[in-house]
Amino acid sequence: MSELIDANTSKEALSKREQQKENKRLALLDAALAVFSRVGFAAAKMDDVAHEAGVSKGTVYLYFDSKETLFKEMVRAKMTPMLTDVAEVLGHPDMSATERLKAHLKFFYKKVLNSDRRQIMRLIMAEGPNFPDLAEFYHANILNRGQAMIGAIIQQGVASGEFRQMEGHGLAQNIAAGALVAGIWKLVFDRFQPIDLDTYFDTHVDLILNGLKA
Amino acid sequence: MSELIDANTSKEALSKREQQKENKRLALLDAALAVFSRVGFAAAKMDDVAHEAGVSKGTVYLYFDSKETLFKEMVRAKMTPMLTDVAEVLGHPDMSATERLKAHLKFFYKKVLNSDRRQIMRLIMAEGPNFPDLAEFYHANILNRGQAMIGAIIQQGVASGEFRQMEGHGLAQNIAAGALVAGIWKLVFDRFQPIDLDTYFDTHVDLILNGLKA
Amino acid sequence: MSELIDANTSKEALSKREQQKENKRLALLDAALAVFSRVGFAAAKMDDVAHEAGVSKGTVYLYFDSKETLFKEMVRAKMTPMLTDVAEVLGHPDMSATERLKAHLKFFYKKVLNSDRRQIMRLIMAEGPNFPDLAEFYHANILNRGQAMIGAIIQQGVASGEFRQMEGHGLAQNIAAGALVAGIWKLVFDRFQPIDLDTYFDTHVDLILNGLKA
Amino acid sequence: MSELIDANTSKEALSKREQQKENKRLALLDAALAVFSRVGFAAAKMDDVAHEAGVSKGTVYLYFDSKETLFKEMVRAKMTPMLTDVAEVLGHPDMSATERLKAHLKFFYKKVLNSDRRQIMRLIMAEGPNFPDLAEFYHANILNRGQAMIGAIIQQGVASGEFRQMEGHGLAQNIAAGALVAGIWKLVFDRFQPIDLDTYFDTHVDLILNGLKA
DNA sequence: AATGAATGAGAATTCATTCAT
DNA sequence: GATGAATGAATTCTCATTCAT
Repeated sequence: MSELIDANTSKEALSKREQQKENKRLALLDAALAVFSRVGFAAAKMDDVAHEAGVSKGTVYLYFDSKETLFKEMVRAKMTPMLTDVAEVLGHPDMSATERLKAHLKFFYKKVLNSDRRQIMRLIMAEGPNFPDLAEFYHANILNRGQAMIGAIIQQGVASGEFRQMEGHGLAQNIAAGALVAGIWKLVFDRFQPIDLDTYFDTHVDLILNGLKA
Repeated sequence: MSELIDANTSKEALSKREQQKENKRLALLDAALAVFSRVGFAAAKMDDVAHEAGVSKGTVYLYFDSKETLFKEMVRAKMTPMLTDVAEVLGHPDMSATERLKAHLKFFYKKVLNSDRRQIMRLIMAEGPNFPDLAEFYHANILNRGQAMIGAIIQQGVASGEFRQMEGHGLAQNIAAGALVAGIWKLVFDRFQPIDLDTYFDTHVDLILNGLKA
Repeated sequence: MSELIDANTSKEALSKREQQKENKRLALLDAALAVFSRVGFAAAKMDDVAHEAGVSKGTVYLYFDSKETLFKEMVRAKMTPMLTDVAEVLGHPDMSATERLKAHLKFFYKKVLNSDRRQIMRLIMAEGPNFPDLAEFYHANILNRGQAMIGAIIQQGVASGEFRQMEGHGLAQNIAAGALVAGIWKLVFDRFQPIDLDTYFDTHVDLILNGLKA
Repeated sequence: MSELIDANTSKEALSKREQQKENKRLALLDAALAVFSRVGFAAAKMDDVAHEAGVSKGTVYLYFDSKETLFKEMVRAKMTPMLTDVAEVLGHPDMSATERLKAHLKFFYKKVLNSDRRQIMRLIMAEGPNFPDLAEFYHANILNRGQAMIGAIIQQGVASGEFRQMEGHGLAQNIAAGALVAGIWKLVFDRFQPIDLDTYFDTHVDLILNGLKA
């Protein structure tokens, strides 16, 4: 009985202990993102994650079973907000296909490319072959949905006469490709040749929309 | 053709022993590409490289000072053919800009995406932050030249009236982006959703050329 | 019976709180016996002892200073009843030496071999070299007394003409050896070749008494 | 061809390298016996084994996959000579059963109790529950054979009228028990109460043979 | 030149012990 | 008193690198 009450109570307000635990867990995930992004999975040291999170080595293992678990949970945790973001964009059926596509891409540039999340993107590409289930998860939840969304917009555009009919194998990937490349560029080559995401975005949209135009 | 000539020349120029050394060096570089591609730099074992090349662990150190040296030299060595490839394409001033762009991209798909070299591309993205000089080298020698080439074609196209004038920040990247994404996709997501490079290429070219069209 | 009396007495003597403490202490000792028996001293985890006793890790340290202390106190605590048992048997001077020896061995089979206490015996053998003071305690209090007892019975038997005079170096050990081996066998080899303690005991007594017979 | 020659040659005389490797392997097994005997499996440090063998930490892993492997291989290796010893004793069908039994026990005292091998015996008892396959191996190869041997001698003795007929459940164990106890005693309690194996042996044999006598 | 045995620094992981709540 | 989160020393195991053969 009291357990139920406790449970209810805790849903509204976790005990201080639980709060702190959850906060520390989040801090560890942040630290993990930072460290793994910096050096990749294999070269990352659990000790560094611990220091980055301000705890001791052993503490990391109170929250995550192993380095691999930490990595996977971090990636998943950091991906999840993307999913809700994606859902958020899905609305706006009153816009034209052109506007919707532009809005989508804008959203991606803002939410993903301009934040820590682009690191996740790069990690997936870098470590994907070593962590197939993460790659699969990313594909199923992010890429697939992205493709579906773009596909739907194209269909709307074709129906409304905004876009021409295109065969389509790899169309969604080609539409989004510029954004991906921007993200990678920022992380790898920006120091040698910086790009400005805003004007880069304009070019991207201009090129693609023109390419799709009927 | 030129390869044969080079080979013959070197056979005469190099003593048998020197030839064997050079062959073993090349075998080690191939082995290194295979192993580093498979698991990344940090997780790769020198022992695996040795085995893959059919020599013993100690032998690797007769040819390369350290794991890092091996990695860097391998990446540079495997990049170099791209440079000569690139140079080869530069000719053909008799083609239209449209044809040239198509030819360029085709060439990239064939030579890079459809070969081991796409691994190099991925390695640069994965390990770039840990090996800034490699990233810089790649940028200076591959990306920069690619951008220049594309830029030149665009100019030609604009001059000839084939292409419209576009502002251009990130234009080259956006034009090439589809190819990059194809390469990464093949390496990371192909098992979940295979893409056919030939039709993907058609979509890519179709979209881009239409996007550029005046 | 005497246990109940003791218990009642102590219930009056000790406050409720003190009782609870004492009960928890006993529960911890039981848990410690179980865990240490299962995996030995070094491999045992304080956490497992805590769980086995139904308390948290920290609580164990409220009762015992360290893992080593817990181990030693547990062994001593679990040995003590053997001492009182031994004392109990010492009586019965009206029996023949033959009967007394048989009774003694019977008692040992019942009280030690057929209970958790055989684990103590094995722990002493396994950990003795690492805990010399425990080994010494065991030797002084159990083995020495056992030898004395057996020696006394032999003397009685020789005096009464039941037993022959034997030189005696290691006689007591040889008389008791079968029982020790039975205990170890039960713990280590029983799953490969089970022994039945009752008939084993008969063989043991038969062989020894015949061996001693005048 | 040369391989065959090499193989033949090496059977007679291993290459120096191979010799040294084999020697080091044996040294490591000796070191392992020493260390594991001293502190048991769980408390033993690979580092100590390495030092005891005069090599570095990493070297141990060139010869044995893990601590567990080292332990098991050591126990098996150290057991094997017992097997051949046992086989050696089996002969002598011209002796009386009494003489044979005495010879057997003598042999066991000399070969096992009076050497490092008694440590193996204790390790099996101490670690058996944690390493069931070792316990099984010991049971199948040492204990079982010992029982069979003793059983055969008893039969011979009964047939010849030297021994009485005994029911026999646990007879072999009871006959050998004194020797086992002697071994354990030497390792655990000798410092508190030393025993002299020679006179202890006499008592053992005297008691048992008298116990078996018709 | 080639080998592969040996080294030892380094990293993941465990767990006895402490201590704030 | 009790809890269980946190610590960090200690240990197993790995692997780049060296070096005797």
